[in-house]
Amino acid sequence: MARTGRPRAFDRDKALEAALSLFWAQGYEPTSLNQLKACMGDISPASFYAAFGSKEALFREVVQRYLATYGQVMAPLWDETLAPRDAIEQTLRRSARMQTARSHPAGCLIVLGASNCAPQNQAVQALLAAERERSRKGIRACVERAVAGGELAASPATQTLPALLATFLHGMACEARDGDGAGQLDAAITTLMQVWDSLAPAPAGGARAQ
Amino acid sequence: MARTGRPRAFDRDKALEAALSLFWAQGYEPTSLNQLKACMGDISPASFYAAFGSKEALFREVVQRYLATYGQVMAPLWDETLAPRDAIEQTLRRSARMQTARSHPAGCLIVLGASNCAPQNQAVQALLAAERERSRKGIRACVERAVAGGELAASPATQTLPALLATFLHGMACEARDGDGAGQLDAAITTLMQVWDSLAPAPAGGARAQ
DNA sequence: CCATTTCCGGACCGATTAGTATGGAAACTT
DNA sequence: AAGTTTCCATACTAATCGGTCCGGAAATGG
Repeated sequence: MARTGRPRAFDRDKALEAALSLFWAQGYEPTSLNQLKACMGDISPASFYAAFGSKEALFREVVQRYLATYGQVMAPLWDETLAPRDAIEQTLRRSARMQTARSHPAGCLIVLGASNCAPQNQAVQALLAAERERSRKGIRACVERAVAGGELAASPATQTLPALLATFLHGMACEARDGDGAGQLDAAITTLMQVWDSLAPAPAGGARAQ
Repeated sequence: MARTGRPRAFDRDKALEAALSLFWAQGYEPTSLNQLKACMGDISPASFYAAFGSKEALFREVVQRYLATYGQVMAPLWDETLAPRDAIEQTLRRSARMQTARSHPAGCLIVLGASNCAPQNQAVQALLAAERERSRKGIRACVERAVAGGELAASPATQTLPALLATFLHGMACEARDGDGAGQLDAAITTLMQVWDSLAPAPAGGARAQ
């Protein structure tokens, strides 16, 4: 059942990767089909629509690819073999390093990719918002797992931890895009994790950071 | 020297406020002149350009207005009569409350207003980036003032504090837009401020939060 | 009342938007 | 080599983009 007929002249995978870079750098709306076609190897409109369907369909595919590759820095959140604290810390550190790497646009596609949207593209905005919500859920699950495992006290302060961590995580996208380096964010993460340690359930000597 | 001739039929100030709301909700690029003219009172293109010059000029004026009103939640950062810690805390809390108020679009115009920009509108993006940088400088100044005043130890961890606070501050825009309430952010701020307290220069009994 | 000044409704500009239709050429299978 | 299938260059659509221009109307100052 091998496909017959003339094969397409461009590498669909490379084209998708190029589109990912462009969407990542500019966001969904300001990226025009002309720019996309140009960066994908000067492909024609006909080729574009045959291969990807529409601008929105391409973007959805790009997001999937992003999640499957760069977005995997968040994987520790759902890795229950990790201690909750390690899962959170790894997620933050890997996100910081990934978002500030110079081999691709800075910041996070999920946070920045469709933050300016006309009403007609609300569906695209919702797609990314849902993904951000998934991250928040992951963080919350880690915290709850830590409470259940006795690693965090079930205090009111502990309940605020997910929002604090999620706000910081999403804020990194802004800082990375504005030019913050990995080192700076990494150091901030170290300091932030003190909060986690301070919420441990008073074991014996009292966990005092720094 | 009173101005003569037919006076304009719309309220320039109200129109500016309407434009502010629209730009705030959608961002710079996706907001079209047609939408603007409509929300500003169905004014004509001629009236628009006579009164505001161009879309970009209007946006710059909108940003100035935002900074002079809503943006004043950040004023404590530059108020040297406040204790540094109070300045930071007030800025965070007032930002959280402002960005989640239901009387206007959620989030922060400075963070979200031009995050998706085509290359030709880089100037607009730079305008907001400069303003964000100003906030970071304000935070840094507060921390340095606290160190100079002996309220914070001059430790390496203290040096990471500005980045941590700025990342959280900017992250609130994302969380507010995604529907987080003022209460949730406010609680997170309380927990975050523990970090500040933990960096005090070991006075006597040791400041232990919670 | 008149002259001046300004405003504004509407037509219009070229450029760009996302997306289509067509028809010939290329590469595959048999 | 024949026949089939798919790809792609080009021309094109309708709509919208930010912005301009003109000419009549309205309100003012003298």
